Amino acid sequence: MADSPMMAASGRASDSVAQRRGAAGRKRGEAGQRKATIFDVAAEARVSIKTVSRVVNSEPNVRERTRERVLEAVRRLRYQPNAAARSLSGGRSWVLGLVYAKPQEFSYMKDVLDGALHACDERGHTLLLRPLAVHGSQVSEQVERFVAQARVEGVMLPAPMGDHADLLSSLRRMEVPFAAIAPKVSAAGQVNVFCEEREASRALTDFLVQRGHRNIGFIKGDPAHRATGERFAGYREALAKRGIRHAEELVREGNFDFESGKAAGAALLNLPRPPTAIVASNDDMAAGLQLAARERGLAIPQDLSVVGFDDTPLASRLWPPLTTVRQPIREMAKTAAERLMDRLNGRTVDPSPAPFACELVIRASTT
Amino acid sequence: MADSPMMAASGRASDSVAQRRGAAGRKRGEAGQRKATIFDVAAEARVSIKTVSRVVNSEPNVRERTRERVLEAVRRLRYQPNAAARSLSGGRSWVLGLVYAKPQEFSYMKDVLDGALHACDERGHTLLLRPLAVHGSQVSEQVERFVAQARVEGVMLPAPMGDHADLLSSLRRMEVPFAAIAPKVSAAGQVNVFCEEREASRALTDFLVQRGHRNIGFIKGDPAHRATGERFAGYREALAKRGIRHAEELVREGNFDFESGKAAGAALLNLPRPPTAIVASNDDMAAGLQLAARERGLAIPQDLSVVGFDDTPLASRLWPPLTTVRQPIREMAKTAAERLMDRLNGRTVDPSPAPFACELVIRASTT
DNA sequence: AGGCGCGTTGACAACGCTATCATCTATGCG
DNA sequence: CGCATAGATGATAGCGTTGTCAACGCGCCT
Repeated sequence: MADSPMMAASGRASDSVAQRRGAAGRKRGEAGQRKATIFDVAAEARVSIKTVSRVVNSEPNVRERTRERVLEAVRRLRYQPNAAARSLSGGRSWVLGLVYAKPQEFSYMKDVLDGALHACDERGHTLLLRPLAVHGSQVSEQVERFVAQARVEGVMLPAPMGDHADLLSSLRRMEVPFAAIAPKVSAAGQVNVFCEEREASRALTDFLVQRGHRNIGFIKGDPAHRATGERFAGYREALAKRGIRHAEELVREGNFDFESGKAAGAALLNLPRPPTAIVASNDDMAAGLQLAARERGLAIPQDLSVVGFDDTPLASRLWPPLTTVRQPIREMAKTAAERLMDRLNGRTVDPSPAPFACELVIRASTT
Repeated sequence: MADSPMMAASGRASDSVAQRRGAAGRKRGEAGQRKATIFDVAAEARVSIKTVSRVVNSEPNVRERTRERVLEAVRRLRYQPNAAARSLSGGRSWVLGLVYAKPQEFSYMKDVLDGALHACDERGHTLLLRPLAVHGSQVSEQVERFVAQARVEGVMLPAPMGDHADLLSSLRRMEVPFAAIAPKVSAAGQVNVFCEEREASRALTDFLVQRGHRNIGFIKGDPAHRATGERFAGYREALAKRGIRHAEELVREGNFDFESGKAAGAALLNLPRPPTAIVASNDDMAAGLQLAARERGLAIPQDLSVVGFDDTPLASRLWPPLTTVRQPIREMAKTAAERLMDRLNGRTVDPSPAPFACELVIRASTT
């Protein structure tokens, strides 16, 4: 009996396989309980490794009975495909890179990371982070090493990386697709996601006008960010639509950080006819502005209304808590990552989804 | 001439190699400019692939002349070893995992990430992130999948992950070494890094006492964190040393978030004999406390001194800016990662470095 | 009947590297 | 001078997958 030829249809080819390696071929169970490989699963399910591969990768043309047998073996052996082998063989790494500027506003990055990671998880990709010293001269070199070493297939570019010329040209040279979040100019053929910052800014400014303000100051952000231009444009549009004269002296430069907001705020409040409301291009500058106002003994919002952008955790912890605008950063990042993966997988979807809507968050810093 | 036997010492073995693949063996330069492999480098340098491997991995026993020749070829071809192949062959993935709790304080994570990433970069390791829904029941399952799939060799555990029983037992079962940052109980045989939170808390409290405060409140943090116990202990020690009676009613529970700080603060300030100074166990709760004080018309620091912990960005943006304690999180994470990699590389160093010192940051929220 | 096509399955060769072991060379020494 | 010795180098076998192509079985059309 034991020596009889193999008994049924399914017992055909598995033997040579099982011999070569797998449970029998190696010193298994000796000490470390080696991880199961595709050979082990194949032996267990009495099929060839190729069939296991098919099942594991949900490829077509596997009989239902066979598929179940394999899945059962996978479960029993707790088989997890080896990513290295898979990527070496398949020529794909399933790795996305997320490149961000070194000194980075982290409540923004947190959301980007959340969204991107989530998307990657869902689709079996891996996300690798790479902080970059943006002002160094070796940005290209760094990116190229990053991409080459980790075999990065596509790169996520949160603002303001989507406009870094050197970076973009490196990526193009290496033929690595990328997805930019809110770049100033959308790269042709690449994924670009936006949200309606201009509209939000217009709404925010309009809100102020409705509350009776006519003399409204504005603090600009870092010109490297698309947000800076859009937010300012929205402000001007809102004033124009209401027929309010736009006064140059009511607009100050900032760079998105606390100190710059404080300085710009001080300048604005020193004006002979100071504004009764000021739009800061982000929350951090709005916080600086609050400080400048306080130093002048101004009460917020009674003497001065203050608004920011981004709805960072800071906004709700400040006193008074800030009226601001919330962007769906996480969703934008998730969508960007998804489109990027679609591209990578050869799907030819429209790379540019419809812009996302922002949300006005009214709090106590405005009358 | 062309057919003559190879001419010099160095032209010996490279031929069979060059034939098998590399520049000649494949359709190179056709379109996509395939990435250089070890074979290409070997052919270019006229050595075997093994020698290239030796040079690239800084192994001993390579003649200086040869080494230089290889390095030159590497440079010329912009060769980057393929991580997948390397890990498949060598049996090592060079991947560290960083597991963090899903709803996470991000200024902390930012620093941890910074430090860990930096350390990994320096030593050629790769860092993979894994946010975890801590309260879900499938923590083990998630971690196990994470570790198995990415072949994670070691795991970084920022607080409070270092005390998550299920997580730790999973890691132990899989025999994956880990490094915990500020766990409550240090795992035997693993890397554990700490900073002198108790001493810092003592110093902070003592600072208050020196300024004349005798009636000092305390708001505790989330009991899952080591910080909570240490900071409270430091507070009590400082009071005890000064011979100040410890009053139970001056201590309130919090959980590290803004709202809990506000609630605890309100409770404290409603006391018949309210404290003149309050230690909040982190900055976010201190912000909540500030709000509670303000709602009662108390001026800070005149009527109430407020201190926090962590020196988050929030601390310097609040009004008044917060006196707080800065921990060298980045350095702790870097050190933890380094020790972990040392372990992984078989070096037998003491896994527990000396605790790090904290720094008192005096600002305007204290008299 | 013969041939065609399609669904299933398997054998085997990559993929690019590291590890093992053999080979070769120069050197020192009895 | 021969021979052990150690250093330098190479040939080759994996590592665990996926991709290619061939083989097989079976119904269907001429």
